Amino acid sequence: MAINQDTFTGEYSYTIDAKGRVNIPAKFRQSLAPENNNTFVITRGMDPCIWVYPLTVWQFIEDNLKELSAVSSINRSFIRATARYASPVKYDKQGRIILSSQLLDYAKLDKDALIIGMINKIEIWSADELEKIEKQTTEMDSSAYDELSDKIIL
Amino acid sequence: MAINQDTFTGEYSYTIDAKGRVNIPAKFRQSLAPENNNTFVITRGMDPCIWVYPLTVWQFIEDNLKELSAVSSINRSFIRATARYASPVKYDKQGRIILSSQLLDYAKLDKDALIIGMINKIEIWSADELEKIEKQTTEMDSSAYDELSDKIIL
DNA sequence: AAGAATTACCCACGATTACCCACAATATAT
DNA sequence: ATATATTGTGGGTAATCGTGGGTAATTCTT
Repeated sequence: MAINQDTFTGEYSYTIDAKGRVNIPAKFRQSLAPENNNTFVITRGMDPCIWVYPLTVWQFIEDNLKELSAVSSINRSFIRATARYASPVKYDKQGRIILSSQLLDYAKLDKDALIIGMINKIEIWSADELEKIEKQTTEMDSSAYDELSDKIIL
Repeated sequence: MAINQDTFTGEYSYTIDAKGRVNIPAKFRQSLAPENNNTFVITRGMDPCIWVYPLTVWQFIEDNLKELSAVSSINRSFIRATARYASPVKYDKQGRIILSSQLLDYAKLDKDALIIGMINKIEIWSADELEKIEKQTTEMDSSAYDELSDKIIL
């Protein structure tokens, strides 16, 4: 039984098989609220990784997009960029989803995947890429990072 | 019956068994408020130890994380670093939780664990590491330490 | 419309985990 | 002091999980 619906934490290593399938960690599947109907929406992350949203969370994003007027070209561009790479995926009886080769390329994923719970979504990383990005980001702005710790960690 | 809900004090020595299980001191279990449902959240401490939060306290941290915009890369990095090593654990009928080998490695824990009440959370230490860190920290900044004593101790 | 390629769904199996019971040692109550 | 309950520690077993592959259905191509 899930304690905290649609909330994801923890880090897991899984393998991507020849068909592009990866397991969604069992704990995450249990955290997924039933109204999601075993479905996530996968898309490009803002970092070089794959973002995996519970369906209902993604629908909330879609609702926001619908509010945007299509008259403004910036709006159209934004809607395009957001919608373009997203697709819903239902995990199979073994708990796996299929990743398209486009997304795999984008995240530089090959055989090994690092799956990280990001509270309201999930990220799928190549270990190398993650290390690179993390180093870059934390070095660039360590004072902002400390400030956040101060404000949030109990 | 617990006198003071979700407040932990005292120091206890326990053994970690072959399956990575450690006992949560009975006193701490009794201090855990019922709405936690016998569940803690374990994660990396800021020191080389394991932090153990009552579930409800951790959920407060999660709520804070949810407020952060995912547009800023520092924010994403911070959420990642915070969520990544955290996992909820329910203690078993004997009062034990399971520690992952990742966390055991991080805290340099082997067979013997020192469990310390830290008021609103619990820490699990290797005795050697604790001594080392304590020596380091208090030597480095003894005046700040005295100032705190002055302000807080009655 | 037929063949080729892709996708969806099913089964299998070793490894891991969750859950149960056991028991000695300590603490509490009578 | 003796009996009773609780606590800390160890181990066993059944269920679950992660991963590989196979076959039928669907889609695409020509």
